[in-house]
Amino acid sequence: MTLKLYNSLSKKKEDLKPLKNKIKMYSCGPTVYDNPHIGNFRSFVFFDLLKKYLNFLNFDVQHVMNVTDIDDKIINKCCGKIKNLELMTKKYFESFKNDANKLKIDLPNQVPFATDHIDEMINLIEKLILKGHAYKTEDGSVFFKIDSFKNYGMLSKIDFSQLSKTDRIKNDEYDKNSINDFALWKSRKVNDGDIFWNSPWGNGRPGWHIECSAMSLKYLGAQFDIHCGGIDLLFPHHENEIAQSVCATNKTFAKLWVHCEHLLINGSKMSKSLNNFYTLNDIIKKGYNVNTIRFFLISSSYSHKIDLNDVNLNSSNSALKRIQDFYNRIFELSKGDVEIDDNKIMNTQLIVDFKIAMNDNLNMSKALSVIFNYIKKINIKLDKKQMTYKESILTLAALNKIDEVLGVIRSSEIKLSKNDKKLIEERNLARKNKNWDRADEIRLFFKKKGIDIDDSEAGIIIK
RNA sequence: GGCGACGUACCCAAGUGGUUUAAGGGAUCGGUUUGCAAAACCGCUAUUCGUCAGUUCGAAUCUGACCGUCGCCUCCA
Repeated sequence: MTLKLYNSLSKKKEDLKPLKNKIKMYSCGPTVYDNPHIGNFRSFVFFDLLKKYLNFLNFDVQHVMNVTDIDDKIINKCCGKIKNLELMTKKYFESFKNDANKLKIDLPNQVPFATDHIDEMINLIEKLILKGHAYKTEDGSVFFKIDSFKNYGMLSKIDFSQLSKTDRIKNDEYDKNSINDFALWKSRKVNDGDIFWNSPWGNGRPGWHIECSAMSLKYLGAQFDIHCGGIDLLFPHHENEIAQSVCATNKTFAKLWVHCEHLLINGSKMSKSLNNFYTLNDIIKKGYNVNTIRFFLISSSYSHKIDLNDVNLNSSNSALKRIQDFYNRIFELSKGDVEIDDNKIMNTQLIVDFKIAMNDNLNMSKALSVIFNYIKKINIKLDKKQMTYKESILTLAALNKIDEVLGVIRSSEIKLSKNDKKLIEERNLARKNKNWDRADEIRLFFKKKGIDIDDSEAGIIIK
């Protein structure tokens, strides 16, 4: 049984068959011109989920994600000063890493920056010119000639053959032969200030699309297994990547194209330009914890839009709490001991069913229903006190295994001070002596600090 | 205008021809349990899947029309 993923190229679910012994995966990363918003993170969390699930299936994964640190917005924002650019892009990359870390995203194996790969891009552009796929214009820019690639449009399914013949439009900034030709190299403009690099075509800077072709080629080779990104990048970015890479290498480039849908807010796409965005910290400030936010982002299919609002976040919060409460119950019974035989864990019904669900294009709704059905079944067993210690340690191990993919169940441990521990001891004693007033008083004391104490059959649960 | 996605209970959402008189979660209300809570458990909440028509022995699932929501076609995760 293999993992099936929806391939935007074929518009079908396809079996993932690795080209080599490890899976090579590329995803389009952040443009570091500002703090990323939570919509950006939907994609990044999804890439992380996919990678973690591949690891769960025991695949060795090489994941590469680019960082765009040169584009129009960046140049504008740093007023054409390379010194500002370096400071600014570094700052926002740090901000990205911080938020990624909070959301339990593991950084990819390689996170290359565009400006560190200007040479690779220039080489690639030269190759494209040599092969007749690109041309230089009078001002020293270079464009990709989409007419030269007969499969242009294969991903977005747009037919350009008609369009490109008729129009010959002059862009106000750059010259190009056909309206759909796109820039590989942009000649230096006044506003660019001292942000430019030397090239065979004069001073300038790379276009956006070429960086992904150059960096994926460098780190993953001409062919790799999975290319993922946000749905909004499908056209023109990914279409252009295909054109550049295929024309330069004559290889098929990425085999599977996986696109993550948008995060909506009040029914429309969250984006910087619409000014309807929230950062991770904005949501945290509203009182949601990061596990809830990650759970919200992954708990429905990556290929469908999700709407960020309080109703949905609260619903995610409660659902996750149900899983965590169950986890705590099992943790208490098993005393935190974990079955170590991986084979045995992978053969538990819970894991087997989870895998079946996830193998279907990461069907998270199905996977969660597996988990919730299991929780109900075992809760009944626990209520009847029919759950043995041995079963509990295997269950705990299976839950941990699932959480290696989901990354939402285990929250950071609550640190108790010496005094806290003393109070809990006192409360236990009070309860023994049926001093309910004192017991409730102490529980309320903790409640005010944001710590809940539950009295379960196996002992108290602190959460 | 072109291309595409979607419309399932109060909300989110799976299911894409028969084992579904529609999974799972959230919310509400009622009950069991508990010193009280929390958690858990039980019960209630869609004869119906945007509307209409058609194909079929049989449709939420296929076809057509219509209505509605959203995205891409310019930077975007």
